[in-house]
Amino acid sequence: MHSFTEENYLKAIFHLLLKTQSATTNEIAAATGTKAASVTDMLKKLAEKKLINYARYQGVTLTDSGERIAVGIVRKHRLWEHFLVDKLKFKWDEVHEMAEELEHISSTELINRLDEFMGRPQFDPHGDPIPDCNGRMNNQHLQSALHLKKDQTGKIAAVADHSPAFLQYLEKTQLTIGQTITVTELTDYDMALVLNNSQNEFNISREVAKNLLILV
Amino acid sequence: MHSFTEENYLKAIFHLLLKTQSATTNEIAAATGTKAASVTDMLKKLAEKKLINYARYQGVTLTDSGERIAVGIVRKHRLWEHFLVDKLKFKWDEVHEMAEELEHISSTELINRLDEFMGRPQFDPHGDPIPDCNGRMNNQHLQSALHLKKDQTGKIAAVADHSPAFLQYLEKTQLTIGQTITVTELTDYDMALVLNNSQNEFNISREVAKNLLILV
DNA sequence: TATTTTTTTTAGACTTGTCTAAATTAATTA
DNA sequence: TAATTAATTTAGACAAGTCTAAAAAAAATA
Repeated sequence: MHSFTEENYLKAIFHLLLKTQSATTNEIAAATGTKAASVTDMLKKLAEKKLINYARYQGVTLTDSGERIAVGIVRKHRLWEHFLVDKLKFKWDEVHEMAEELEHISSTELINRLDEFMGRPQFDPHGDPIPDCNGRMNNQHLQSALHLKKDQTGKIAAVADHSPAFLQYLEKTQLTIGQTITVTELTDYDMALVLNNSQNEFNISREVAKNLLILV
Repeated sequence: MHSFTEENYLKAIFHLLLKTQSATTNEIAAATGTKAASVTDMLKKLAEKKLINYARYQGVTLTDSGERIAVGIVRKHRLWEHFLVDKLKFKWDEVHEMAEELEHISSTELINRLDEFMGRPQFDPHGDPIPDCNGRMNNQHLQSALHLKKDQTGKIAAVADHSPAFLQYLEKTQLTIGQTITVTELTDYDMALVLNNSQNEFNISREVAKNLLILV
């Protein structure tokens, strides 16, 4: 249907659009690991196919069919990640690269069966929502732990940084998804946070707090 | 590591070499769905990389490293087929195309975990042996049902034709892998076979018999 | 063995996706 | 608003893999 490469561009644009109004050439180049000149070429092609809205120098948005494809890729990526962690017992910091390949397996029947096989999970191992077969997903309103106030309580629901280093840090300190935590202190000096769950106390930096997404 | 395309050529050569001494340019073209001229180009590249033994006009064989890669692809293909049938409940005539894509997912750790997840199966849904992680497989000596004599008994162990049409025919007539059958009659007129298992009688053509592989 | 047929290879071109370098447009700052 | 800087696009080239048409080699046949 669409090439591996086209799918990656659409996915990258989709993720960028979650943060900003329109995705720029340079942003897309950074996200796809290519150069701006290559991006311009591809944008023309995607616009030709009516998958993006593109006007020179103006950045891009996805058309409905472009977004449908992008969401389909995201669905596959997250379902495969869930499979790798839940069924094959990989750790959550090990699955990204594999899912980057698996998300391009074309069969939608396959992905629907995989979804059912796992009991239609709503979230992937990093807490990101998994779109259903119609592209709908459970978009919870999450906020960075950085913005929690003293004595506020919430549940760790997702992570904003998917790097193995960050995930391994959380794994080691036991700050994992699903934990309910309370802010017991905001350090005056560096504004680091002290968190508490029922069992332990965690002293986390602002950088770590920024990447912990909390359901209040 | 190696491109999708290179892997497909090596796999095609591997399968051809199971039937003949050396694989020819035209055979490879037919197997890969390309033209002879394209094959020649690729053979040069694979020879350059020491994955095949190639001399102009002489056909090719696989080097040890070429064979190792090919067997790895076959392993992946057959394990994914097993997964699709055993876990996701696809029918045996539905899985080939999906496995053609899945066999190129690069991670060997993934395939090893999948292997374990399924309990290290020895055969795929079509009865073909699955290489283990060292490339070794259970190569049973099978013979075509065409060569069975009257009153001879054996077990249907694999199929030589993987086309959906043939597989669906077998499914419908209940001539499935694992069945023990006996030849009760060889029709004089057209040499068609009459088979029997404990429950039913099957009247099969020579064409069908040719593609049923029997463990005597 | 000479000729014909088949197979394989070479030559040159095309497509997809990429790049660098240069040109253009937009944005920022003085 | 003019000048500078940053972002984007264009132009031209390259690599991988494919093709068609023509040439060369091998195999088959007379």
